[in-house]
Amino acid sequence: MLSSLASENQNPRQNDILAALPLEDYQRLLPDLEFVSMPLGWALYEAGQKLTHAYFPTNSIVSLLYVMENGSSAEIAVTGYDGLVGIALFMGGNTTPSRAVVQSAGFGYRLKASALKREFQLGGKLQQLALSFTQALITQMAQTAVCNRHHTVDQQLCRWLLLSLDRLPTNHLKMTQELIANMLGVRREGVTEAAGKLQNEGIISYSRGLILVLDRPRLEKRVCECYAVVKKEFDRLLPQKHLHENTAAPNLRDKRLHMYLKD
Amino acid sequence: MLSSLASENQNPRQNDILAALPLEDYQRLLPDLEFVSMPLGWALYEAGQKLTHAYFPTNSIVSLLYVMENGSSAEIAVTGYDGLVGIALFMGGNTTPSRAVVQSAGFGYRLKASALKREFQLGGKLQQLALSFTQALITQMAQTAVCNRHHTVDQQLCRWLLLSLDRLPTNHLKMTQELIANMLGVRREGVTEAAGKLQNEGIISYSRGLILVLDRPRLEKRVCECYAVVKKEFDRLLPQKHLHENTAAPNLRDKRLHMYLKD
DNA sequence: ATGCGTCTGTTCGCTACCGTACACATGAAA
DNA sequence: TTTCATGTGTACGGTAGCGAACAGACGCAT
Repeated sequence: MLSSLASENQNPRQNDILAALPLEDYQRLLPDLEFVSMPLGWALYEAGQKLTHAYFPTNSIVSLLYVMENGSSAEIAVTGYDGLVGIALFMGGNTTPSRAVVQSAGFGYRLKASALKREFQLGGKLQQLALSFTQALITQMAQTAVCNRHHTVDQQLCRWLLLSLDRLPTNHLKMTQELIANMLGVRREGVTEAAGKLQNEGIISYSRGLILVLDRPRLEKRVCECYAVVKKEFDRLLPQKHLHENTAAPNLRDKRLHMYLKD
Repeated sequence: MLSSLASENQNPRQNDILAALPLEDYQRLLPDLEFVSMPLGWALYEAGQKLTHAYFPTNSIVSLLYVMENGSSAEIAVTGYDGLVGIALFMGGNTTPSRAVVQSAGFGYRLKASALKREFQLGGKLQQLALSFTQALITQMAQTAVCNRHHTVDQQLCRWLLLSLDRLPTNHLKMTQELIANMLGVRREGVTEAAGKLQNEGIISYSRGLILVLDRPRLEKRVCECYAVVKKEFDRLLPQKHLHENTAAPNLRDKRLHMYLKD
């Protein structure tokens, strides 16, 4: 069972960054790419800890989050098949003050720090992709800061659900309200209340750590502008992800066509 | 008067990035560096607008801020002599969804987009500096997001004052409460109240757009952890700024020696 | 099936911040 | 000197979210 799961997921080009590489560059990296299982809750790296690998998720989702001295936390960005985890490696710092935690279990590939740096230094397509992705990530962080300041928990929950959904092949999330609360940096009760409203309106269905999104368009109507800003910027900066459609999971591609803007 | 002001400020190496360049790289850029006055409120670029130049502030401060659909805004990062404005140029996007506004008037140098990109592509010191600076900026944004979520206006005001102070040669800021409120994304009255407390305790002195910081150590005792995290990360990622101390304004250098951590 | 841990729902007072409104102070311009 | 724009102080009800406490609901394990 696990082996079939693993084998059907064993294609590095399910990750957009890897998928957008020219064949030559891709094949140069291939020997260094290591398939890894990414279980829920696994910390790819801790705050201040030196990074050993960069991770390229395929069907998993990774949250970048800050944990404060008093224990409260907040997610600052989220990455999935559309990006990579470990930008500090090529940005020059080797560490960051944030943690990276698997938010949705799945698989991915990882690359040793040295291999990533080597390829980045060549100044080719990987460099360009990595930098573009980083800029998109910056937009996401900035928008998170603004969203934290000005928007309600209700709106932020919608944003969070949509951002997660965009990185999954299905319409269900395995995620307790407690965990969502940690991500959003709010109380668990606040999430319960916000999720309750969505449930009452038939937009989602919630049950013990499993969220089913029943009506995505209505979710998109409720979300604040932050979602669209981030989404647009990712699409603008990383259009390359469409280049190798044949090699990537089709169910992930479909999702891109979905209308996501208000009115 | 203006001419004397201008001439005493006309040294590109007052900017840390430019100061840290090897002589050869620096001289290659020099012909393309244009001295510019940066008056209060000037928008270096608007959201979504294509960047024409990168700016290297010397004694001015620039805020990166988001303006939302409903007009409310929030600062996501601040840059001065320690960095540059226009990272989207070398990150590959050419535009960002944020605005860059001069928060404290002064001077700086600017470089045409093409010249910056050319130098960046060489993969030399400028590339390394630009990327390190960008990572420090990312830390600042992330910390802003967290601070917006978890900390009080009082604490955020302290953080904001210290971050600004670090980028100025003096202990006074020319800045109305209204403007600070826009940066922090809170009401003007909230700033009045927070500033009033600081004033009552003799930490600052406030008068019609002019803030005098009388007791910086006490300010540092009141600030949340966010300030130290950002400061440490800038110092860690950009130690190069000390390399050319001889060529930079000494009053700016002194400030670095100031203790800035709690207890 | 019974018990127990995990997850979700609900309540209650509390506080920081909001929106609004207005009064006062300051300094520059007429 | 008076006027006026700009900046600052204060007050008041309203509310979103907090902290704490607890009740029920589900599903797994014994």
